[in-house]
Amino acid sequence: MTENRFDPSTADGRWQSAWEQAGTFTADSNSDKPKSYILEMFPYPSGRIHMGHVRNYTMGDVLARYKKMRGAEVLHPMGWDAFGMPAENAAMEKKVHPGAWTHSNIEGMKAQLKRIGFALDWTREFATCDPEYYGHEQALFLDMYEAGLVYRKSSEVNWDPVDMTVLANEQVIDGKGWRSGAEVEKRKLDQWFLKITDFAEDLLEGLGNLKDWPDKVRLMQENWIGKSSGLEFSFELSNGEKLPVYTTRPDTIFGASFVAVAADHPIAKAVAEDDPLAGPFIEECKKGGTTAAELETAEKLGFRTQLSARHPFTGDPMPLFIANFVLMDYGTGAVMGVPGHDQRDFEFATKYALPIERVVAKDATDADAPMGNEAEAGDGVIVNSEFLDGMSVEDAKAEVIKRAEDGGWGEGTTVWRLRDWGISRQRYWGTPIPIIHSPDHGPVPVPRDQLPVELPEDIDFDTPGNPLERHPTWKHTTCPISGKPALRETDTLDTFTNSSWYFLRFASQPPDKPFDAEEIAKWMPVQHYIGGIEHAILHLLYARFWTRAMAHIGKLDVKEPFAALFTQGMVTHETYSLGDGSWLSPDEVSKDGADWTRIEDGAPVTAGRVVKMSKSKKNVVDPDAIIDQYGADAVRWFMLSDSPPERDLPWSEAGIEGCWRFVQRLWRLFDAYDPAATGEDKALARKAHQTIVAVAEDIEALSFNKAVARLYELTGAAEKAEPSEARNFAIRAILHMVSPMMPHLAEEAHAKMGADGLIADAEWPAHDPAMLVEDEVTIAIQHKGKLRDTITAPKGAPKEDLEALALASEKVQRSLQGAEVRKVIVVPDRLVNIVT
RNA sequence: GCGGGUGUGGCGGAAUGGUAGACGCCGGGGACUUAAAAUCCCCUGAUCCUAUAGAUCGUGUGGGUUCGAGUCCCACCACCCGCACCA
Repeated sequence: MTENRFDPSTADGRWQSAWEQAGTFTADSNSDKPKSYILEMFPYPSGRIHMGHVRNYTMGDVLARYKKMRGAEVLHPMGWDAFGMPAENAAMEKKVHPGAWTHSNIEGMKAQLKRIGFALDWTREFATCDPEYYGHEQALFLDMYEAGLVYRKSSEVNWDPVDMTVLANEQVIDGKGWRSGAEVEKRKLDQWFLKITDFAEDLLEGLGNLKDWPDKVRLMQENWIGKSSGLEFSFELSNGEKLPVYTTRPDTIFGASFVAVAADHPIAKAVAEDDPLAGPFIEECKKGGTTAAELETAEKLGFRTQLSARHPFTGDPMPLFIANFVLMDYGTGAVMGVPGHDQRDFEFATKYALPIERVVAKDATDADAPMGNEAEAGDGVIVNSEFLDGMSVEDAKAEVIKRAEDGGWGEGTTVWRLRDWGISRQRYWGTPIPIIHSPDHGPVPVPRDQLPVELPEDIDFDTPGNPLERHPTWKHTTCPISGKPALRETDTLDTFTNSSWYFLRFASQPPDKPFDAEEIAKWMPVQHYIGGIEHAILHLLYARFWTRAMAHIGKLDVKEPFAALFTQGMVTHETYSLGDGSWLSPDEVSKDGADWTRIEDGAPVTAGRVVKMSKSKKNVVDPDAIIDQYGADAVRWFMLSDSPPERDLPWSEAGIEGCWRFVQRLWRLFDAYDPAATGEDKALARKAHQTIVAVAEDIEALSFNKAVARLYELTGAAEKAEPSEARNFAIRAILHMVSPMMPHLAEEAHAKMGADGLIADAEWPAHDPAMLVEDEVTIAIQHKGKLRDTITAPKGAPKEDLEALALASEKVQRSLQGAEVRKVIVVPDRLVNIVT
């Protein structure tokens, strides 16, 4: 029996070599075939491929192989998002150079990917840390610089006062530096920004054309861009100055009871010069991190200044506060506080005992209804507001804007939540920003013929801070204009810039420029882009912006980079812990009956929640170990089975065992293929034809779990059937349909059946439309809304016949018990519902 | 805090407003075998029951619309993702 088993340990490598030698998956830009660009988000080379990668790339691989079977010229490339903080952390901890660490990780991970048999075009591989790649990126940066899309301004960073270094948000834990434990401060630095806000309207409108993106992602981007219309006007302050504020709720202006400015607002600074108590409050606001989540969950604090603002309609004075929840980056950095109808203002007013007045009510008669324990932000009728009384919220907004514009003290404006993209990072392992700071000419672009500006190799991480800043010679250069000594920019680019155009470089990689627009046009947009939901906003928005920016400056004839987007779920695993709360890895434990124990000493183990695989919880399974045991195809099949691809997939030992059994079941079925078999099997033939259509639909919808279920069903039916021509047809159909999912098994069986060539080059099986139609259907019969019986009827039977058949049913009569039939609802080919 | 999502047997899940639980896993029983592995067959939501039949309940919770709701509407609960320097 041993020779009748599929042995992946020899077969996998053999077919992987065969594909490589034949160049099966090398994409030809000049092919006449219709093009299909399938792309999965490229990985960060963290060290090892994990199951999340395997799932992501298996989905893309099935699509790529399927499209090829459907006659497309497929581009399915792979590369490395190779810049980033982990390499610097490794450098600090293990004393390895970030580049050496990264390249060694790439080598290992590439070998891992190759073992899984992905249909990738490795001839186009690159890493973003290759000077060739980041040199082209520097050229694109300068293009944008020259087009006025880059500028410099002061912006806040997290500053660790002990390590004297800038911290990423993830390095700030509970407001403290992750290494030093020191309380983090906000500090302002001059940084480079890209004008993504110039494209805000276009990025928003473009979402409407992205029909094949998940609704949720479009909605998230829409909210992130955050277009809002409102009123910008100035309060007259008691010291005679004007204070511009922006509000989206001008209709509630009569409910305003205070005015507040951000801690870094010029007025706050001015107040601090006169009021000795204001300074410490502003300093207090600088403590803690810079993230939105931290700012918004922090307790709302304010400082009451001696100034007041004059209400534009009533003339009443309102106190002016400096408040920690007002953001300098949004609107004008100052707000009017309407506690009755804004939750943040409500909490603030409650804390500082400010009036909370109702100016919106359900109904005009509810004008005096008391306010509850929270703000009422909903729709209603305006009350207690003089000339606005009785108006709807919408009409009142328009009326206030009109009066402000007529009176010349304010105007209706559009404000965006989206902020310009800060791209400066005070780090070594990134793309050097190709700018020279000249003493005479300020920032000057590095001349094109001096690109790439390469990172120096001889650096160290022995002291905190940016090694580029500390390097003895690297930053010293000359001004391209005056020739006088000048300093290089020592900040590097945000790694999101690297991933904002890598898909263009995959499609076209001339040596002398970033990409060739004509060649790009052959492949772009990406037909299917697959990756994690965690990239729903930032990466995808930046890539959409970058593509537009390239088109804007005439480098590209593409606007939207990704025609269809798919966001896959995570791979999860049960967790195991000892009594002391320490985590154990899956291979340290075993199950005895219902109980888990540690293999080493039999200590009792608690099996806990199923969560995302992570090193910290030790619930990781290494793809290499699984492939050693079961081969690539069983792992690929597991990745596609059961869970819908957009949801989480729980890894289990039992599950992979089941996949392994199915691999062997298929092998035996293929072995039972008998070219000499004759005879009919109408039912099996029909099922095979139906499955061919359904599986194709499922793959195109990325519903791999459904395709898998249908293949199980057809396999079961073919196994049970007697040899016949129909059975042979079904077996060949199954072989071809599983070939994108289990390519090694399929090639091996294909060859064993004596077929020529590679199944990777084969076509998707054809179906006969006449074989798809059933001639009998099962009809459900309901009474009192419950199923009482089912009957079989010819497809398309008239309603009267179905009604008669239903009423004739013995079970139905028993349920009716002679009750009067008041109504019969008949849905043809579906059901009969009897109402009594 | 704000924005987005998810919730169906022991588990993963299926189901154009029309037979809830397809398909897989786990579990139980049986066949084959000296035995084991492998393989094959049958059963498998809960409760009741006069038990090859039948009844009731059941898709996170509470309401509603409908002849009919997992699916549509309203309110709530739990968990997950993102929040601009993680990638």
